[in-house]
Amino acid sequence: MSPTPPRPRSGNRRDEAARDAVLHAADDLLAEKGFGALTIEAIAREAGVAKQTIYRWWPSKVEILLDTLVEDAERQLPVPTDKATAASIRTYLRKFARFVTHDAAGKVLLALLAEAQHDPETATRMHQRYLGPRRRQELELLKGAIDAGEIAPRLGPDAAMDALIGPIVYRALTGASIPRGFVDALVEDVLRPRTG
Amino acid sequence: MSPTPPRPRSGNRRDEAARDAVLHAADDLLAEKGFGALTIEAIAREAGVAKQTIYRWWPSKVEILLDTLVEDAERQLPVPTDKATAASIRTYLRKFARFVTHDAAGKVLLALLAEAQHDPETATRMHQRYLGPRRRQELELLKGAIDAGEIAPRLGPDAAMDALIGPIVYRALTGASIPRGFVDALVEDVLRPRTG
Amino acid sequence: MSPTPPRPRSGNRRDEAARDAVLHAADDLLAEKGFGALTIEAIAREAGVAKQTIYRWWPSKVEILLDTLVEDAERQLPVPTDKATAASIRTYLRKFARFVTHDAAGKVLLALLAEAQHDPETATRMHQRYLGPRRRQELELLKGAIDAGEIAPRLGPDAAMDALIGPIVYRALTGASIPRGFVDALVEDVLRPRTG
Amino acid sequence: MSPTPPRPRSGNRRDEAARDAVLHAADDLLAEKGFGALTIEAIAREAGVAKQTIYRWWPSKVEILLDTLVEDAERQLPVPTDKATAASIRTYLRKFARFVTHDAAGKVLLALLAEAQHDPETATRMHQRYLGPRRRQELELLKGAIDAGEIAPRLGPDAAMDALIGPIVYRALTGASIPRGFVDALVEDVLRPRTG
DNA sequence: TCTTAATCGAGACGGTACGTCGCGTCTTGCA
DNA sequence: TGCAAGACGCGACGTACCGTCTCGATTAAGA
Repeated sequence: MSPTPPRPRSGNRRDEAARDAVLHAADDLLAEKGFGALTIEAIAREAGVAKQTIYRWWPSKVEILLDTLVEDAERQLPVPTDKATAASIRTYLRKFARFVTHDAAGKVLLALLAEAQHDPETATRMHQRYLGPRRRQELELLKGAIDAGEIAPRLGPDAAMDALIGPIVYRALTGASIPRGFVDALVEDVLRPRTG
Repeated sequence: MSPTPPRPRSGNRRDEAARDAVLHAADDLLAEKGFGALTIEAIAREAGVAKQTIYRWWPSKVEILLDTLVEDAERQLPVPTDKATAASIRTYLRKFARFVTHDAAGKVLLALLAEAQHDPETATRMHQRYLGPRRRQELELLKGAIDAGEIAPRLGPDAAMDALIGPIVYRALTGASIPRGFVDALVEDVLRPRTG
Repeated sequence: MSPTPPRPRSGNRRDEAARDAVLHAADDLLAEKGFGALTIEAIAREAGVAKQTIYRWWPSKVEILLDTLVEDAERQLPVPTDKATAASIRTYLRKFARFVTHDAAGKVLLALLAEAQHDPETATRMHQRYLGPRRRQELELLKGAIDAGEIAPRLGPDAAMDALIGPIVYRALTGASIPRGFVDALVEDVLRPRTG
Repeated sequence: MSPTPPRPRSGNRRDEAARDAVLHAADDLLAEKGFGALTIEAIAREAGVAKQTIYRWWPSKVEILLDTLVEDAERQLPVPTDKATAASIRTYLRKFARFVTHDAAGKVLLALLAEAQHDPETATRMHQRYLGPRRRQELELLKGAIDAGEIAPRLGPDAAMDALIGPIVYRALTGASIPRGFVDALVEDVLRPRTG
């Protein structure tokens, strides 16, 4: 009765424990020692893993960080998909501000955004794996709210999104905190909500 | 690349020609090969200068870039100090957007902002030499305009400045262009000018 | 090189085809690419065999080479056991000279003699499986000829054997050819034959 | 009065202490741990030197060993050049036998002869830097003795030299000792001296 | 006939060494 | 004193093999 016993594993397969150890080691090193200490050798040492095991599965340390970022962001910072209200947007942005300033995974986002300035390949991958997909969901949300008459941004959806995300990210990049009311004022200014 | 023909030796005072050669080499390398190729050895090679000459005058390559950034920004992107009007703010932001997306010196700003995420020392120096002074001037401008009744931002001056600068920088960081009208809409939304 | 079409699996008993494939692959690699390319991974690749299959049956690549050497030497270079004459010794040495300079299997002998200088374990196994047994047969031959009054070496049998083999091997090791008459002169000088 | 003060050193020059440390480390490692432990990393570690310092001056570990061999052989095993007598040849060969069996530098010779079997480049360099020059001097010696009527080898000088050196080297290669009288008998057999 | 056990190809794993590059420090000789 | 030149100790890079291991498939022998 059990439909097609999955049997995905065959012969010699990937060691999931090693994968987790690498991702955690990368996260830990970034949080504790900073990006400068985030070398493949240090990750391998910290994870108790051979260097070759890392190179076998990840082409660069950027891809390791992208793995952790994508997983963490999906878990801790989902884009609301059901109710496209001004309130849900506000809540999402508040969570985003918290994520980017107080969460260890948020530091990964900033580090990758930074690395993308230094290396075009990183920029490309960053768009493919994080910025692109997330922005698509965010636009869905924004457009939904516009259609519902909840908000009436002066800017187009994409530009409006940057007008909201940009200030938050910029303050995080410059080490400034996000003051109480900052997000609310941004929403008020940029989205010009009709309700709540 | 360009194997600069040998400059005359200097004797016992600082060699200004060497200083210029280093700054230009750093700029050129960043523009042509990217931050990854911006090593002290490469700068020395490109500038036709001994490594020691660089270490004698700059503690790190970040400081070299800060030298070029401060000079270029002061020259090409001065903060208006005389007339604190909504229009002058708008003009300043338009120039800033152009600087950060189309000017080679703007790439230096982005690169330093990025490097500051990787290295706390860079973050500190960045504030001391660029972000801090510039922000002080920008606040002067904003406060002047508020006092003059030109604008009435919902946010405080510092937060408002980030709400204007942030979106521009964020779009530059993510490789997006600044669409026509973007800056104007930001000014309209965030500063709520009383006049055109 | 020749991507050997897949052999049929063997089941429960040792796969003789795999054994042959390994021995031939080792021989081929040594002849074509040199000892430097003679890695277990390369042998496995070339033979179309799993690495574990090699490690299951041979403790080291030296033992693989010893297998081929012992087989080849026994087939192509048997020590004459019936007639212990000066002439048969001369013939044996001529064949040995040819083996060691022009035969692919002779390269294996030189390679093993070389490897024995680098690794004591190889030296031990080399004596046990090749040098010892062969020398015993050679001494039989020499002693027989002495007893028959065919030859009257100034040196004892073992030393005399080295005085004959040594020059041949040394010229092979240093890449020198064996000139016509070289072996005959050696026999004349060292063994001082009474006949032939 | 001192004619042209040599002044060979200019600017930044080679560190002789590092050179010596590397040569000694290589020698020591070969003697104590064997060729298998003779890695560039181990030499650098043992010598307290950076790996790059080795690569800067030597293209391979073979060249390091050649440096030590050439120096040691010239010092400890000079080919007699003044008196080309049967006796001086005999003495030279006795010293050579001792060198190759009991001297640490002799192990270097064997190791290089071995490595030359594994790597053609080593073979070439070995001829250029050791085998060739030495053989030229040996031939000088032999020819002198022949012309003086001291010896009358059946073989030509080069072949005769191999008939003398070969057995000694071969016994060293196979771990056999050189028995008392071995060298004398070889000289007697191969060179057929006319005088004591 | 049906386990059972050994062998096979495949290849991931923790390691070590490779040869290269850039770091920041240093020393030398010239100007 | 500043400078070009460049050697030095250091440590990370990304690659190749090492020898061990585990997997599922294959096949002969014994229950």
